[in-house]
Amino acid sequence: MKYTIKDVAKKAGVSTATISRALNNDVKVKEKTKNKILKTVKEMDFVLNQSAKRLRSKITHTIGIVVSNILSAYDTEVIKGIEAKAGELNYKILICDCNNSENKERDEQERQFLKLFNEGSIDGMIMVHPHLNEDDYRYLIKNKFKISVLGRDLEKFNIPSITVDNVSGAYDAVKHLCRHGFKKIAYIYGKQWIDEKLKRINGYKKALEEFSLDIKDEYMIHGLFTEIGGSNAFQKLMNLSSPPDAIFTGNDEMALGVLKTARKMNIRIPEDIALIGYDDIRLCELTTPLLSSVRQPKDVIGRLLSERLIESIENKDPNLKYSNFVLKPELIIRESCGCKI
Amino acid sequence: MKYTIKDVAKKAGVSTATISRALNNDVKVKEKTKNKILKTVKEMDFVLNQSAKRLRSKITHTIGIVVSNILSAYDTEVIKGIEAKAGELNYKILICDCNNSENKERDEQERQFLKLFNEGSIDGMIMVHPHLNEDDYRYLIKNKFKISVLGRDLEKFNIPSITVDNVSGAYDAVKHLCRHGFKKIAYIYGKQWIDEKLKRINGYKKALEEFSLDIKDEYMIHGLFTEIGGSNAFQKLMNLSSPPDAIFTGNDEMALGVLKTARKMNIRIPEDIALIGYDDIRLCELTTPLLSSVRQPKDVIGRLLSERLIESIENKDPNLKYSNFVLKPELIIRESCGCKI
DNA sequence: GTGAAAGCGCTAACAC
DNA sequence: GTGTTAGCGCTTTCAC
Repeated sequence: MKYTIKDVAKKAGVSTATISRALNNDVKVKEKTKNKILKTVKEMDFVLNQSAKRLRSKITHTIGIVVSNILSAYDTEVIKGIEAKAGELNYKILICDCNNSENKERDEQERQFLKLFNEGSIDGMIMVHPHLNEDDYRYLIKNKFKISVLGRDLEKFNIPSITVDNVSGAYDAVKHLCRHGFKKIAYIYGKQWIDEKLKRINGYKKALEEFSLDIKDEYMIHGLFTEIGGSNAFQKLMNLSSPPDAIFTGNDEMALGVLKTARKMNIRIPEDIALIGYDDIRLCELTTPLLSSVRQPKDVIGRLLSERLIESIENKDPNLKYSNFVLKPELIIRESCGCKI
Repeated sequence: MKYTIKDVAKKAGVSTATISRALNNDVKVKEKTKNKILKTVKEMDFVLNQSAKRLRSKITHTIGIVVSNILSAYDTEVIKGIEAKAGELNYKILICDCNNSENKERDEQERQFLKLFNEGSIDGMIMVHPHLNEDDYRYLIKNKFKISVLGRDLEKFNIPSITVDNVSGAYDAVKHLCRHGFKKIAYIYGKQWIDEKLKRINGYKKALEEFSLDIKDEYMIHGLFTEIGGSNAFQKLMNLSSPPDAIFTGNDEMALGVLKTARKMNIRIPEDIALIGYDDIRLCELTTPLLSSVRQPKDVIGRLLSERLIESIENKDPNLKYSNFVLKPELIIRESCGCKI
């Protein structure tokens, strides 16, 4: 910040406009002039001031990311993918952490983060499993605020979104447990956007039906998407008159809760009860037993979220349509389901 | 961004300066005027434009955080602490991820991130275990670039820094193993800034001396700070003519490598060999046996890093001195050391 | 292909 | 306490 563009202009013997053009790779600068400028810039160790650039051009080259909780491995891995792609496309990242808040408080926080648009701090925002409602999306569209979203199909709003095929994710996991011969398979599900929650439940039911197993309400149990949530739900399941012989959980954090609590209760996994989680966070490879899980391609998801958001930010065609991309999850078999141990 | 401060001034019937004063909680605005302004602002749903504010005031209210790798649980937990405190103090966070790069590439990346200062994008930067050298620190000081640092004592540069007492961390862990009666205690250490590495080695030696145990070079072995690093080092140790009966590792990932490899080799932990890790990441509670470890107060560290950096950013007194804070680690006893099993 | 000049939206110095 | 005004450092017309 020692020098301004004026200083460089004076030293290089050209106008500030030409400096600006040269540094922004504007075509209409003679090669010779450009070289001279770049040389001077290097000598002076000059860098364009971003605040001035932002004010003048109305472009921040920054995108926000709203996540539930940075401490969750899932969010972190998605962020990593977002950051990698955004970096390649020359955008910076502003992380907006909702601190695992719930209900009204969470809604409030998400809306608070949308203020970043009004104050001109970001060009766009990536929302990971947002809690916003349809009015919020309409508000965003009306104001031309660009977002891309993970975990909800927003095709009808013409917002780029990504979902992972939850029917097949749940189906694959439960089918695998059925093949092991388990007859009493429980599903601990988390609070999800209703469409996606139903899809997973459908996948679960579909697998059970295929193997002619009864679908029992008592085996479908709700819990928070956290270790504690998994732990509490597990204890409820074990108090049933006929506890399950296998458990499928809505995410890996819940599965970790099951794992810990089972150990405390001297229940062996997978010998006494088999277990499959969801997401395939890195921790699955580090626990004892190793955790089988339905892998979500978090890195790819993150990259796509960046790519599609930035595309929509930079796009000039107002008629461009944005669809929902559906990615396939993949069952990763390790030890906790009873294989390989 | 629909309205500017001018629009609000016109509507409220005051000057732009007064609007600015009111919105920035400047004292010299009459209560009545202020209320009128706030009412108008609310009606118009007006927010100050940050780019203009930044350009004019030269303050961004943003701090950068340089970490080795967001995916590591250690970095994530520190970031969370930083973010929490920064949020309270009204600062935003820009994450700079070095992607686990090493050597020259890492140095290059850190210096690249320092460009954020030149382009006026940040007010300060937090560096978690940086690789910068003394010239870099002098450069930062010369340009009045504010940083706070974790993992190196930079008191002599008058830079706020935090270290965790590595002598006592290593000492406590090894003493605990000595008390168990182990006689052949190995230390698998990682690549660390030289001062801190020596401190841990000193802690290790001190404990051994206290229990009149020989210090053998063959029991002090180097490995990467990863699972593989731990695994490789462990295998080397087991090939010694007299393998150790207890192992202390430089971080938990290494301890996990030991745990996994021991299992493959049919060596029982802690029955055959005791084990203590370092950092106390979440993983320690998810392995079998549970991993004893030296806890670093990562949340507190993060909060202190924010607090001290922002203090130095906002401080006006050029003579203020910044010392190094030393935090105490705490030995967390679980199962892998031979207790409670 | 380059220059002159206006102005992005705000803050801060100064005047009253 | 409040208003007037200059100007932060850049990009972007509009000339030429």
